[in-house]
Order: sequence, then C-alpha cells, then structure tokens
Amino acid sequence: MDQPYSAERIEREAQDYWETQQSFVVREDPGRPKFYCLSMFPYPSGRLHMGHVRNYTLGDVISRWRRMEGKLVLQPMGWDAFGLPAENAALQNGVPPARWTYDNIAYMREQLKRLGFGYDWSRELATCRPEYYRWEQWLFTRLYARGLAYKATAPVNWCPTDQTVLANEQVVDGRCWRCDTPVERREIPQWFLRITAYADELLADLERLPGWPERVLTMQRNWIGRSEGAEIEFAVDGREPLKIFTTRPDTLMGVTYLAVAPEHPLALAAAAARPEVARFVAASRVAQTAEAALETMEKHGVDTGFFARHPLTGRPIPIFAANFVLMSYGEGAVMAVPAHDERDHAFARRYGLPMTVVIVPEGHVGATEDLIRDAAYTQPGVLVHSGEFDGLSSAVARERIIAALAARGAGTARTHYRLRDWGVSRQRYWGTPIPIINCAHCGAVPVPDADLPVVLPEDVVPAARGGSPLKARADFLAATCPRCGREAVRETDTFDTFMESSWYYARYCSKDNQQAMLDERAAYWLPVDQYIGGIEHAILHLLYARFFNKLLRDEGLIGVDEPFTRLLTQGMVLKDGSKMSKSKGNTVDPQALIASYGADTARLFMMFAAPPEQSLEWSDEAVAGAHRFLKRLWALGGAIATLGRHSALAPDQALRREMHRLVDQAVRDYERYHFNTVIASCMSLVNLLQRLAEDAAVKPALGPLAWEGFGLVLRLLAPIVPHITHVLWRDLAMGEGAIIDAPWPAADPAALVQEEITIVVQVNGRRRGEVRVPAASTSADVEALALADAGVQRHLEGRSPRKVVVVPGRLINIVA
RNA sequence: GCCCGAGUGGCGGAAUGGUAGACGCAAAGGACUUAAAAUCCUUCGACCGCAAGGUCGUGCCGGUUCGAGUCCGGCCUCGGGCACCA
Repeated sequence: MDQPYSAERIEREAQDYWETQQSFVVREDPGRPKFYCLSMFPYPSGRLHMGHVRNYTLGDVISRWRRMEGKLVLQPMGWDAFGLPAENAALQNGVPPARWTYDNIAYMREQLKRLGFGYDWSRELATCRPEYYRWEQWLFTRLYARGLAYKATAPVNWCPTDQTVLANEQVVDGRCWRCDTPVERREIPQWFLRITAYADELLADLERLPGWPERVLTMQRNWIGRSEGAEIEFAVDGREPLKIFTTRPDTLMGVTYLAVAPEHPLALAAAAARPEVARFVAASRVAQTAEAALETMEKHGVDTGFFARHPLTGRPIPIFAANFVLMSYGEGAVMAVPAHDERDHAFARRYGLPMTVVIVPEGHVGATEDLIRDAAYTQPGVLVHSGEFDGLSSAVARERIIAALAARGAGTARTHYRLRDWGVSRQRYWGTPIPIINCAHCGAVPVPDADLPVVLPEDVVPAARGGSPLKARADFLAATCPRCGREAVRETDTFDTFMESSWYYARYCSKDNQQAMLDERAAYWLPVDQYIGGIEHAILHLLYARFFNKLLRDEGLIGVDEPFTRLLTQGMVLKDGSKMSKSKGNTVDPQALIASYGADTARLFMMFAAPPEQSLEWSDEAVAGAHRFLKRLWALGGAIATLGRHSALAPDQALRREMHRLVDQAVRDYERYHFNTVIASCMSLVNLLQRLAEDAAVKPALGPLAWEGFGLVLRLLAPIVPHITHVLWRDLAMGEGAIIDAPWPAADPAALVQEEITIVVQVNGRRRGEVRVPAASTSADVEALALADAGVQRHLEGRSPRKVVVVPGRLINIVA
C-alpha cells in the first residue's frame, strides 16, 4: 500500500483470489434466498465492444451488490454463437464459421475475465454446440407434434444474380449488397411457430411485469396489436370469394374497391388475360420484404377487371392488384375505404377511384366531400350515405353492420393481432439444423429423439452464391424416412438464431444435463430476477423469450409464467453523438482502455458517465478523471492506515452526520440503480475523508471516524470497482474475510438525526430567503418565522398573505 | 410510413411537482517545482450591479398548479425498433 496505485498488480491479486477461492461458482441451496442476475449473452464477433463492457459491468455491479446483501447469486455467461457474421467472415477469409467462432470465443472470454466479472464459468455455454442445440431440436419436434410448428409460404429477399436469399441487412437501397442487383420478393415454403396462439397471454401477462420499463411494455403491447374488427366475405363472380379483415366495419358502406396481392390467384388469373396486369405482376416482384420499405415505397396498382359484390348491397366493386398487399399476411386481400383511410385515399386519388364519405364528425354541416378534400377522415363519427345505418355512431354501427353481415353469412366479429406467426426457417448454413426429414411419400417427418442431435458439419466454408452449402453435402443430406424407411433427404434450412437466445437463460441452470433439456435446478433458479441488456431488444428477443418460456412451461419443463422478473434496458455507448460502429469509424476498443488504465477505471467510467438507461457519451478526459479518483482512493487508504483506530473521545457529530447522510444517499441510489449518483456520493465521501484525515493528524479523536468512513465507502464501491476495494480492505484488515463477503453497509439512523433544519422561503413561488428552525417545528412556527424575515417583508411590499403553502421540512411558499 | 424514447452550463450529468446545475470533465487563476508532469487550493449558466441584491434561463409554442426540468396538448430535432443484423 506504500506503493503507488498499480491497477495491473491489484487486479491480478484480486482475480487470483476469486479464482482460487472459486468465489462465483454456485450450487442450489433451498435454505437461502437466491438471486439470478443475467446479462444478455454476446454474439462472438471477435472482440468486446463498449456496449458489452457497459452491459456486463451493470450486471456485475448488481450481482456483487445483491451478494453483499446476503443473496445466493447466480451470474452465468455464454455465447450466442450462430449467426450471419460468421458466414460473412468466411466469405472474406475462407475460414470455416466454426473455427472463426471458437477463436473469437476464446479471445473474448479472456477479455471478460480481465474485466473481473464474477461469472460462474462452470456454466458457460455456446449455442453452436450440439449438446446445446439438440434440446432446441427436441423441443421443436414436440411443438410439431402439438401443432405449434407448421409449414407455410413466406416472402424472402431474393438476389437473382447470386441465386441466394438475402437478409434485410444485406439489401441496400433495394439492391443486393454484393452485386447491386435489384432484389426480388419470393414466396417460399418455411417453418413457423404459432406464437399467435399465445398472443392473448403474451399481452395479458405484460400487466404482471411491474419490474419492466413502461416503454418496453408499451412497445410490446403495440407490437402484439390486438384489435377488434370483422372478417368479411366478398363474393366474386365465378370465383372463390375474397376474405378480408377490417378494424373499421363501420365504414363498410364506403368501400369503393378491393385490393389483392400481386401473387394472389385472382391477380395471376387476370395477368393471363390482360397484358397490363401481367406487366404489373412482373414488376411487383422487384420489392423488399422489410415493413419499413413496404410502408414507404410508392403504392401502385392495376385493375384486374374482376368485380366483387358488396356483401350488403350487392353493388359491384372493382378489384385491383396492389403492390402493398402481401400474400402471406391474412388472406392476401384488403377492402379499401378511401374516404376514411390514408393509404386508400392516396391510392384512390392516384387512380381516380371514387370516394364515398360514410362517416362525419358529430354535428357536421355542409358538403360531406369537403371533409376529405385533402386527406381521409379517419376519426370515428356518425354514419351517412349508409342506408339503414345512417345516423348511428361508429361504435353502434360496428355492431349493427357485423350483425347484418352475420345474418347473411357474409361476415363475423373477429379479434385480430398485428403479431404474426414466427418464421423460423433460414436458408443459411451456420445455424441449428431443423430436425426434419423430407420424404417423398410421407412429407415432412420429425427426426426421432434417438437420432438427435442432427449435427451441423463444422468443416464447411460457405460461398456467396447459390444458397445453403448443406445442399451440396451428401453426408448431411442423406437420410432414411423414420416413418416408411425409404430414402429421403434432410431439411437444409436452419433455425433463426433468435431460437437459441430464447431459452439459454433456462439452460444455464441445467447446463451439464445430457439426459434432459432442463431439470429441478431450473425450478430453483427461475425466474431470472434481473435481466440486463440493450433497449434494441425491447421487442423481438424479449417477446420470443417470453413465448419460449410459456412453451417450456406447457411442456412441463418449468413452472413459471414469465422468464424475467425485472428488466434493465441499458442505453447505447456513443461517440461524438452517434452509435459507435465500424462503418462510422468512431469505435474505441475496450482493450486499449483496459491496457492503459485497468478494469476498475473502465468499470468506474461506465457507471459514472450516465445513468444505466440513458445513452452514454464516450470521453477520454472523463476516463482519465475516473482513473484519478481511484488514485486518490488508493492514497487515502495509505493516509488512513497511519491514523489511530481507537479513541476514548467522542467523534465530531456534524461530520459523522454528513458522512452517514452520504452513505444513506448511496444505499438508496443502489436501490434505484442510479449507480452514477452512487459514485457521486462516494466521491463526496472521499473528499470528506481526505479533509478528515488531514485534520486527524492534529485531532486524534477524528482517527476512528476516518476508519469508520473508509470502511463504509470501500463497501459502497466494492460492486463497482471490486479489485481496488478488495486489496484495500485486505491490506487495512477492515474485516474478517474478503470484501466480497462483507455485509452491506447502512447509514446509522442515530447519526442522521438533526436538531435544526433549513427551510427555504418563497414569496409567490420565487425563492426569497431561508430560515433555520428546530427540526420539530410546526407549520405555524415556520410561517411565523418566515413572515418575520426581513427579505420576505420587503418582497411582500405591505401586502398580506392570501395563502401559505408549507412543505414540511423543506419549503414554505407565501402567496400574496 | 408506423410504434417507442430523449433534448438541462463549454462537456457528461444531478434534481419523490418544492432552493435548477449535486458529482465529475474541461477551462482560467494560484501553490509546490530550476522547469514540466503529477498533486493541491480558488473561480466557473447568461445579463445588470462596487456590493447587497435583482432579472432571465432546462429544444419551441400553449395549458394545469401557490409552485413545472418534472404533469397535459401541439410542434421541432436526434436516437431505438419495424419481424432474415444481433
């Protein structure tokens, strides 16, 4: 401790201690309160980035803090190891995705260890290992048996030059990122999980997640998008009727056309007869699948020449083919009410289609056409031009119109979800093989349990063109139909990587079990008490994980309804105001930070620079500032060591009160997860203790107070900067064991008692002074003192108070 | 286009509807030093004033309230998500 602060030495000593003591390896103990703290596992991209450092520091701070509070803490770590970047890397350097991934994991594991995170490494898992994904395959076959997995067609981005499916990310401005060819939309058969069967429960259970940020709950609610409406059948002369869904059955009498997808049988039939429809259908193939692209593209259409019959009036309604209608959503057809829907309005204008106003605001006078001159009228209102429904409100009309449809067998009330079933097929190599054998006679047959896992060959280097390399692997492809025993071929599609990340939180509990997916240990640890990750996962990952939890529950594998009790969504790490990214060239490598300042400085900076949920602006100067604080803390330890530890004299009460006030503040801020203000309080404590240590040289009675304060601040800082506090605690012999096992501190309530307090005095809401009053003063006492104040009298300018508002213990406002 | 957030000193940020700017960074001045670095001390929202003190100030416009950074309505800008990046 006489030596200057050396992060490298200190951090090695602390980490050696945790390693030899196996400090973070945990076993279930039903007699103790458990705390499962989980950070979203990383994709092994090669090196940690600042977002990881922030995420994992937050998780580690919470874990260590709960442990000091007396909880049995599980904090595991693993690797979300399947995914597209490994294939992209393979294209660049010819290394198999497996090799690249395992090398990355090895490097990043060392980085995590160097940062001092308290993980139970005995539970480490990588999702690309057969012993992990075999259970995912097993679960899929169970879901298939229960009808929760099924096959249907869905659109993909297709590059006609490379003859391959592109991810949305690989489509740039509507073109292939490699060869610049305009991307086409293709409908191909794919596997789906029936998440919509759980839509109601996924929506309802959001109410049972008070530990989640409100904005995430709102986003999920909107994403699921439950809406009440009607399913309506429009008869088509000489063809199958069209089934459509609408949330606005009250506008039914205003329907002036229908629109079908370009791939719809009706559009294809029209294309055979009319060249302009054929041209339109062909042109519509050049399109993307992303919703953002779909919503912002030019809306085009063409008259198919077919007519539908209005279900109530029998009036003929023209049917258009339109590029914004997708075949795979619903029935591939929509009804259009241009007077009351923005998109229909714009489309009708473009093609000179009629608009009929059927809803007007209550009390509307004048021509109804004026209502929709510039835009559709989308609010509810009163019905007009709707025959027998005229004069009804939108709400009543919905019921009546649905009843009228039902009476004719042409429609029914229906609940609809924006949420769509989850397409889990990927036409890629580096993923979990879908455990299906395609037999010419029996169709898609699930692989029997005894034949699982279906192992992905790891010696493959994928190519840019031509789709999955598994199609060229005879050893992988060849299979025998489990049902009829004839020759068959294995499914070559792999799972969406969101599948693996949807249940890893449970597998950590039973990681070594080769006989079952999960066991009783999962029952002990689940649910996760605290989950921590980026806000960018607010919808997809978190919704899929919630869905999987319910699937696992319904398979009898776990007992809880929701996987994550509390959720912390951390903000991004920015530099110069924007997200760090290779393309922007504004990245800062955490490795350099660790090398020059050490893990504690990195952790301290990350926790101090912003509250967890906000974005964090990178600053080299602020990092240096964090390091400076650690040097001061170290030097303070040296100064404290020279002071007397015991004294018969009473400590300075005012100083002790200030000390415990700061401790109290820090403890409260831990509860709120405001680690930046925890650190602010600790800095104030260190400032106070520095002055105190100087004064103690001449006033020995201050020695014990300095020791007390230092013991408190070390423990408050221990979760954030565990290395330096470990060594200082040990070298100053602050307690029996290591600081990681020391009890969590609390402010001494006796020290916090004040005899006199300061009350702020306002006149008409503006601060005009303050008065010192005994802590036990009544409102009347405070008012009398405030009114006697010279400054108050001056600002009253002779007026008498009309009203006096007293906030006990804080403030008095005199209104004159 | 749709859904969800965020905007406070030169900078990061603090503030259960109750003293706006805690804590830190940067900057300026000073101490120590032959000098520099390191360290320590002081000042630090804008404007008026010698001072006491006062006025203005939390993206913009409006509202609720004794009192609004905080609540409500409308805008602007930036960020996240939009189902095949993870």
